[in-house]
Amino acid sequence: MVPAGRLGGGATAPKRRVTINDLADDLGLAKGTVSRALNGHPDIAETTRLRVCRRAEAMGYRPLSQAQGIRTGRTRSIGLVLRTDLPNSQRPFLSDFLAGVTRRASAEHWTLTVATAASEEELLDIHRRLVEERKADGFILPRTDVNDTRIEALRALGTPFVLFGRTGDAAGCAWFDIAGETAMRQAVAELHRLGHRRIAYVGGAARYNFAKLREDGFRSGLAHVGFDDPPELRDRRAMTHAEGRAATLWLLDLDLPPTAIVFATDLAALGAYAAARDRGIHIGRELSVISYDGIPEGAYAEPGLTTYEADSLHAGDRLAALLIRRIRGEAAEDLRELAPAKLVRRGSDGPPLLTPANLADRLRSAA
Amino acid sequence: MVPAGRLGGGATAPKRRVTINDLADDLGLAKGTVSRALNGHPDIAETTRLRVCRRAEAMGYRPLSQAQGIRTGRTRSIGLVLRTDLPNSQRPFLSDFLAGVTRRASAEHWTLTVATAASEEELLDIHRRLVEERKADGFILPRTDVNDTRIEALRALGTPFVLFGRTGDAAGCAWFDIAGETAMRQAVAELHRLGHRRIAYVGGAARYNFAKLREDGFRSGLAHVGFDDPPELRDRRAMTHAEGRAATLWLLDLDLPPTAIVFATDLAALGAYAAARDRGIHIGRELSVISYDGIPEGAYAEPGLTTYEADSLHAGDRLAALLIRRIRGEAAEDLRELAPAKLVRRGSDGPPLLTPANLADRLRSAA
DNA sequence: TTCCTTGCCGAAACCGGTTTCGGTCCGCAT
DNA sequence: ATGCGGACCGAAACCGGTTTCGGCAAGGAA
Repeated sequence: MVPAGRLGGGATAPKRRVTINDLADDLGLAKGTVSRALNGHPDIAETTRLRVCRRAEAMGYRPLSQAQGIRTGRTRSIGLVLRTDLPNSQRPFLSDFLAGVTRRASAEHWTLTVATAASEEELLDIHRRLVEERKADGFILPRTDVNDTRIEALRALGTPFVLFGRTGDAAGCAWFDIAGETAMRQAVAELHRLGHRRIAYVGGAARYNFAKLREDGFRSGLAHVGFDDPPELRDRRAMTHAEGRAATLWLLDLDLPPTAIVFATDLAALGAYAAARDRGIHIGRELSVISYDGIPEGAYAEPGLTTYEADSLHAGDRLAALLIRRIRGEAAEDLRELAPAKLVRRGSDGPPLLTPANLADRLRSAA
Repeated sequence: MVPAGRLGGGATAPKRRVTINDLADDLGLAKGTVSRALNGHPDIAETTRLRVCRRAEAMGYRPLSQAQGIRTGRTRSIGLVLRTDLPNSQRPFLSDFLAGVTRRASAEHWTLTVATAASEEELLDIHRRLVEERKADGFILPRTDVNDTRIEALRALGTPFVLFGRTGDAAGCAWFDIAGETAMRQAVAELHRLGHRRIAYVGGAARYNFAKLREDGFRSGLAHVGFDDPPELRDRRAMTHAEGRAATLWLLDLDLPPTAIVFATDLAALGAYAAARDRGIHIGRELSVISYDGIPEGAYAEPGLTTYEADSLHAGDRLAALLIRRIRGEAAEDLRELAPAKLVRRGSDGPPLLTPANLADRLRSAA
């Protein structure tokens, strides 16, 4: 007559997981049979397969991935190794990216193991260790280099992976990427439409493949509107705020400075704001800026940064999905996706207030 | 006569892991004995224990955590569940924080499993699931609320955890925290020393425990220098750039505006820069600002943001260390650490250029 | 009818560890 | 000499799954 439940005072029994043995007993089948039924082996009658699956669902049975792993070698976990020694590149995206990966993983009953490495050698070691310890069945490789050592290393280990970003030779690789080259090409077209006739480019570090693609996009944009392509207007590189500031100052100090700059990354583009303050000109008027990434800080700047936004949440989601399919055995060639970046127009671009020559005068007189 | 190695053309054998059986065979011992020796059971002679350990080291034996886990229930992995629905709070710290956690975990042969949740209910579900699937032996709980539902839920599950931040009732909890209250108190003292006599405070969201602590610190700082504590100067709250801007405008529009504002978070403090632009005054001169967090964007602002920097890398490291010890059975009461924040002096604080009354005049004439 | 497949499932081995249970061997007290 | 308890280790069970192997019954061909 005493009501059941937590009123008993004692610790409620930690209600053990239901195991495959429980399920087999309940069904009156051998546990091997249950296992094969759940995994869809062909030597199980369709009727009993259904019966098993339904009962498993009803009893809330969930196989213990580690118990499966000891036999199969796979534990339904995807690996992600971050570099911590490089300029804090991925920082702004990381949170959204993780959300995308884990959401997709979770939906498929997978989990995410993350690790970090502080150097190139450590990087490969960490990957090796995770597969040896079976903490990762495969990897998402963020920030692909033009030629990436991780690819060969993982191939040697026989470990599946999917690239975030393409690479120099992506033969046999699965990848997801966002079309930065298209964004850069469009940025040039847009600035040309606004009336700019001297447009500079500040790229990313040459080791990264995205930097190469975006630069290609920029140059193709120039060619498309019939501009020539003077090296001094496209040789700058910057990955940080400070480098972006320096690159902008360098460009402004040219005899004939550009009236617009396309940046490969937002972080560098924000440095242009500091440079503009240094020289007493205004972003969006004397100097137009368009960049790429879509980091939140771009919205706080004054004026807001016009940029091509990459959807990191979506990227994480797709990468996780592709990797899981890759691990399940699909061909790498069938696992490639390219998504567009989205233009977020804020205030950093506009018609040129001055010609390049007038801008040069203005900058010299202010000095 | 054919040289061995990769010249053979065939795939080099994936050199199997060395298992406990290999080790036992090699030593001429039973595998149970080897297991007990490695785990330091008392019924193994010290001499053979040493012999086993040395040989294990030499052969590069590493127990497969999942194989251990199936019997012991633990897999040497620490869990971290991030919220993705709240204002992008932890974003800036995340990268460093993860680096700290994984570095420590890695050193102890542990790994990190991360997941995300988009709501309160999902949050608890995800924790439960990770425990049931044995993907996490315990959790680091970031961003503790004043009263945090995760605590009771994990206690009910019997799962160890360690808080990042203290909480309303931390009895029986292990935690690591950074002394935000001390930082806020020092900020007031510093502004007082500079000559400010009317100092406002913009706090964080009331649900978070850090917000309560920092506000306490601010008020204790006021009391210490003998100021009274008018509610209109400390009732603002802001967690985002936009909210910080609005809060600052509200304060500047008072009949007697403050000449200095202490912010609980950098993100909100950066909003003050926008507000200052709106009103035509300068941060660091007409309005001083000191805040807390140490996000990198603070350095790019003009003038640079003076802030108390929290060392996220260190925090992650300590939290991982504490959690591992907790899981190994140490008492929660012995696992508590408090670290100081470090003042990073940049340009946003200085002697007041105007009195509050003069500032009010100035703001009104500009309007 | 007989033989041979084929479909379907049970039994048992297996994966790599941990833990329980006994069984020697030894020293020591009786 | 006998009995006894403790130190130390081997053998086997166990954890929760997967996979191999073999057996039984039904169905088709001879």
